[in-house]
Amino acid sequence: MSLAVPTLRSCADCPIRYNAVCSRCEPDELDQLEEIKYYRSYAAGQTIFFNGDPLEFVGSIVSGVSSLTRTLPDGRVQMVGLLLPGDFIGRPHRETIDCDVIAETDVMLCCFRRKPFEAVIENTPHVGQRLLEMTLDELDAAREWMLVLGRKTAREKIASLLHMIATRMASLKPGETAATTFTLPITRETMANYLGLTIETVSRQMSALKKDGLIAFDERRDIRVPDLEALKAETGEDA
Amino acid sequence: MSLAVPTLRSCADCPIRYNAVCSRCEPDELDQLEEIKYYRSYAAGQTIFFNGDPLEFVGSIVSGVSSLTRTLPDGRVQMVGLLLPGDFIGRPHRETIDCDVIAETDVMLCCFRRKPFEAVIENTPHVGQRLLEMTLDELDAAREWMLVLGRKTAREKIASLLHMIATRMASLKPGETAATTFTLPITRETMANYLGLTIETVSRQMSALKKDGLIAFDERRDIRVPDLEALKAETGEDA
DNA sequence: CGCCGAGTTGACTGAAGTCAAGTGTAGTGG
DNA sequence: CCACTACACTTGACTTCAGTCAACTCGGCG
Repeated sequence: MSLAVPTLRSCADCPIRYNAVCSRCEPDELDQLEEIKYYRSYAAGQTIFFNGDPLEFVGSIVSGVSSLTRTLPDGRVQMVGLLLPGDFIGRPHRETIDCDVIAETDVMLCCFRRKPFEAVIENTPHVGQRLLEMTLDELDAAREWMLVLGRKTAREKIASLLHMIATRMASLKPGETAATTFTLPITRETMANYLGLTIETVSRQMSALKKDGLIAFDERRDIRVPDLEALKAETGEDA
Repeated sequence: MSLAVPTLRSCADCPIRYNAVCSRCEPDELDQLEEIKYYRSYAAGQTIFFNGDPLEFVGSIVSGVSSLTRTLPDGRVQMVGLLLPGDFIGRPHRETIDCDVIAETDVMLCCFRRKPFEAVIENTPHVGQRLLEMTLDELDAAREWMLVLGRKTAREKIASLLHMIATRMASLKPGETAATTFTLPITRETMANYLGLTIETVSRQMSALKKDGLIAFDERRDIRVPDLEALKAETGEDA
C-alpha cells in the first residue's frame, strides 16, 4: 500500500505545523506526539482506507488531496469530504471507518496509531481542543455543501465548484486581481461525484459556461475565469 | 422571544442528563455548569437564532425538536441539521451564527452564555471531550445526509428520513423494543426542506409508501411503521 | 359560516439522467 | 513508425423523475 516513506522530518519544519491538529501544542505535548508519529505515502488513485476497515491509525494530510466517498450498494457514489493539507483523517474512539478514503493526488500522511493518540487526547488539552475546532469547521463546510446538493441546479453546482476552486487558488497568489487561471485538480468523474451529477451533465454544463464566456479552456483541465464576479452570479448565492 | 420559563430544575433529574454535552461531567464540573445555566422556552415556529445573529449563548435541547436551515437569495431553503433532545446548539469561539435555527415544536433549551461556557471548556476536560464526540457524530450524520441529498431518489429520501426518525426516537425511549409508532415532529414543508424536494413530491411519495404498506397513517402526523426492515430496504442502503 | 393553512392529487413541463456514438490524447507493443 | 488499446471527455437523441401550476379536501378557528 505505502510507497517509499520519506526521510523522517521533525515537526519544527513541517509544512502543516501551524494548521494541523498539532498546531496548538506546547513543546511537551509535541514531544508526546512526535514519539508516536510516523509517515506514510500514497500514489494518486490509491485507496487509503476502504469503508469498514479497522481504524488502526489516524493522522494529518501533510501534502496532496484526498477524498472521502460513500457508495450505495448499487454503485451510486457521493463524495462527502475533500481533505487538503492539514486536514485530519479518522476519528478517535471509533473502531472502523465508514467511508472510502482515496488519494486524489500523491499524498503524504503524518500518522498516529489510534490508541496512543486517544491517550494523548485524554492527557493533554490542546490536541482535543484543536480537533474540536477543526471538526466544527468541517461540519460547517458539510452543511454548506448540503445546500449545494439539495437545492442548486446543475449549472449552479458547477459554477459553485469552479468559483470555490478559483477563489482558493486566487488566495494563494494574491498578486493577480480579476482574471484567474488554474488547473483543475480533479477529473470530470470526481467533479460529478462531488456535485451529485453524472459526468455527461458536468460536461454539458462546462461547455455551456464556456459558450457563455464565463470560463475558457482549450486543454480540458486548464481553466481561465475572465470575471470571477460574473461566475459568482451563476452560483445562485448572489442577490 | 421566550415563553414562560419553567421552574428551575436540578441537573440530577434532567431528562438529557446522560446524553447531552454534560453527560461525562464529574460532580464538580457539573457544579460549574449549573452555576451558569439558565432555561429558555420557545413555541413551535419561533426562530431561536436568525442567520448572522450574534451568538450570545450556546446550549442543549432539553425537549422538543429544532432545525438548522440555510436559504438562497431567491428563497430556496435547505435544512442542514435536525436537533433532538440532548443535541447542542451553537459553537464555541464563533461570534455569529451562520444559519437559521427554528423551533419545529415547542422547545426548551438549557443555555449557557457563550463566554463562560468557553471558559468551562478550557478548564475542565469532560465537556470538551463530550462536545468533540457529539460534533463528530453530527459530522458523520451530515455526511450520511450528503449521500441522501446527492444520490438518492425521492422515494429513497422519504424512506431514509422516516427510518432515521423512527430509529432516533426509539433510542430516546429505551423501554420500548422496536418503536414502530411515532408522531412526525415536522410538517411536510419541513420534510421537503430537509430532503431537497417539493412538498408535492413529499406528499406523493408518502402516499405511495402508504399504498405499498410500508407505512400507515390516518392522522397525517402519526406514523406507524409495521416493518422497520422493509422500510430500510426502500432507503437504497440495503444490498 | 367562511377563511386559512396543511396536505393531497392531477395534468403538464422540463431539467437531468440514460444510452450510444463519437473525438482527442497518451501509452504500448509489434 | 504505426497500429492498437485505453481512457477522459464531448455531444446527440431520447427518457424519466421530480418540479410547476392548479384544483381540491380536510380540519381548526374566529
